[in-house]
Amino acid sequence: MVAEVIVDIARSEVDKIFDYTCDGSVAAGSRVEVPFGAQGKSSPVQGSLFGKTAPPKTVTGFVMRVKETSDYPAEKLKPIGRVLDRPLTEETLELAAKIARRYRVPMALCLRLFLPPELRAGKVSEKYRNYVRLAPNYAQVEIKKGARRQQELIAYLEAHGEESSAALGKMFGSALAALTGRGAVVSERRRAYRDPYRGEEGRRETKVLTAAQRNAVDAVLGTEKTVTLIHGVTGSGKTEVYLTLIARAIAEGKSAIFLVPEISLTPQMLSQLRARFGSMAAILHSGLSAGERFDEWQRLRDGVARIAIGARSAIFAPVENVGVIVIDEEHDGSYSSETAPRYNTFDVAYLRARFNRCKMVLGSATPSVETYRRAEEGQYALVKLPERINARPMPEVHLIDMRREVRRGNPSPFSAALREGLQKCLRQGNQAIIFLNRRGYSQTVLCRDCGYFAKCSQCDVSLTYHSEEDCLKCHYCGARYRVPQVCPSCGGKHIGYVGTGTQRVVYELKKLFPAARILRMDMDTTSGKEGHLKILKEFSSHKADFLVGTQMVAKGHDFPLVTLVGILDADMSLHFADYRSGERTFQLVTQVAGRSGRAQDPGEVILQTYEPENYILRFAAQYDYEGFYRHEISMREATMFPPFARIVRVMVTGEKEDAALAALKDVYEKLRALFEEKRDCFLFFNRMHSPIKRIKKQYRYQVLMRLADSSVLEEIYALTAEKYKDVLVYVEENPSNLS
DNA sequence: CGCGCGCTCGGG
DNA sequence: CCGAGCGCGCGA
Repeated sequence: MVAEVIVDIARSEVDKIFDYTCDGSVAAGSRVEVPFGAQGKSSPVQGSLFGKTAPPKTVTGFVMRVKETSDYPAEKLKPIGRVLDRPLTEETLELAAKIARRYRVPMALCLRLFLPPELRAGKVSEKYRNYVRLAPNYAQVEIKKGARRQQELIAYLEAHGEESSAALGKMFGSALAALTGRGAVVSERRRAYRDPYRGEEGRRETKVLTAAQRNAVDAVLGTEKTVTLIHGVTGSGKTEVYLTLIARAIAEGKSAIFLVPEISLTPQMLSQLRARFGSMAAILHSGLSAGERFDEWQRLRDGVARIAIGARSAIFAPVENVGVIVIDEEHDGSYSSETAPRYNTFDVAYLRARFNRCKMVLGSATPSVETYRRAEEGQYALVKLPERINARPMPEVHLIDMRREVRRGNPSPFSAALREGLQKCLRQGNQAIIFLNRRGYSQTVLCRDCGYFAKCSQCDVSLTYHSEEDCLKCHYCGARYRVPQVCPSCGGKHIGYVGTGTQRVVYELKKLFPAARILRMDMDTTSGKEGHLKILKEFSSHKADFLVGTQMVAKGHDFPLVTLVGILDADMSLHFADYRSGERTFQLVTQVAGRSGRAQDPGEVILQTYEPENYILRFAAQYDYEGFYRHEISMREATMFPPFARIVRVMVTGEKEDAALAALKDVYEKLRALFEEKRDCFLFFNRMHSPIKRIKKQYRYQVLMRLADSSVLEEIYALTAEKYKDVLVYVEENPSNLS
């Protein structure tokens, strides 16, 4: 037999099938060791003292297919080495091939998506344990009257069924050995899974669905369309709809994939899932240890667990016979990958749904404009959940005109209305969230004499002042700088701080409310993988009155005591040079606003802006998604932006500026020829510096295009496939940020 | 990706 | 003439 092997080297030069001979026991999807590349040369004098042959060089590879014969000359074929395991299924092999073709990346890179990193690193091993249970004839075995311990052990096993020998040894000492010797108990060596949520299973409650939820479930199951979009306002009970669909798939003997943004994988959510599905659910997230993560993956691969829950990468979970795929918070930016392969989670999910002939559900309170349009046009089924579960009203949003505050002589970041609201909140023993999408103390420092402002030497972006460390930080590469006492440019001494960040907000709040307990949550206070959970826990147990934070505070955490949400500087994200900034602002404001209010008190939201007439903010204040969508989609159409066009950016980056420039020139010439030839396909074509000229020492150039007709995409990929020395060239489609 | 090969260049 | 350095192409 012959195995078609892809070697685990992510380089286009070796991105092809290599044939090896093998026996019939090797199956597609296996991970194998194969001899590869220049082999160690044997010493010229065979059999001499120095005649040891160097060990043949081997690499890991993946068996794509097993066939009878090879087209490659038989005498050149080498035999496959050790078979390691079989982590891949027929479906994942096919999927990886599609991703490789679609995004023009080496197959090895795509196959790796389906493997837990621990498997490749070879750092974790499968754990085995001895499990002891009663022998079938244990009642007949004689036990001495005085052997209390042995009797207790038998009673324990009668109650618990089985237990690991290690645990029994601890509890009953030598009694275990005695009983084993008499044949009263038998033990078996089995795969043991490190279980991060041991002891949390149990009560598999099923909630009664409301009529609207029932209707949503029926709509998903009833439509002939693969994809259903559930557009449900915050608190409309979307999660229960997902869980019902997942439970149904499991009951049918199938499996399920449930994707959520990384930040939503809170302990509460996880234990809720564990309570509902027990050990049937495997949770793949960054908070697990390597061993735990590997075992959760293994449980899915073994079919012991059939529900894969996790962030973006969980779409690659090794489950077979998928019954439903759910993507919660569909609009969330974390669903698209920033590194190669730059896959789109939705596209991969759709391929899996088609392969498994199963339903796919997208849910959001603020669907992305592109998704909503597809639903509207009938590509997806659309279900609306416009009511909150207990008909609780949404908090009222007050738009505050900050220009008037300035005219009234209020220089602080807080409007009078917000100050009053916070005061009231404190008085009544409630909590408030203050949202500001900028961390640090001040946006930057500048020289008031000459206008110089501090920039990162590696990234070409302005630096942010951090008061705690009293230093300047680059938010792109993390570099730190000392604050200049005199202007490095003109020698002037008037260094000023402009633009407010979260640190400054906390400082100003403390001045205003000395008695208030304040927590801050942003990238700087949430170091460590569980950092933000700690802060959320502190806040929800009322150890603080105010929570100041960046967009991290916006995601679905429920704080029952929060009755006020303040949004400072709502326009900030509005003015990014990005066609999606309006959409993002709407989503962010809606989400943050949803944090306010509890059962009795609907709460309120204070939205500060310098542009209160802005339509995005007006629609957000009214919770009018439809209105926002109508306006936005007509704007996109008029200006020809996605979904009416496709933005394609070819990035050319490298540490050596001249090499990058030369590569850019070459890429540009080729693309320009295409542009000249097919002008009708292009709405825009230009080359330039990226908005941020340099990040982490890498110079960044780009060719930016907007396509009316994306049939030229293939050619764009083909024209940019060439390799350049010291330069990286890659294509991005509708990139989520254009920095 | 890592290796071996052959070509080139500079030193002796 | 020799050794180090580098670019190229190969791997089944």
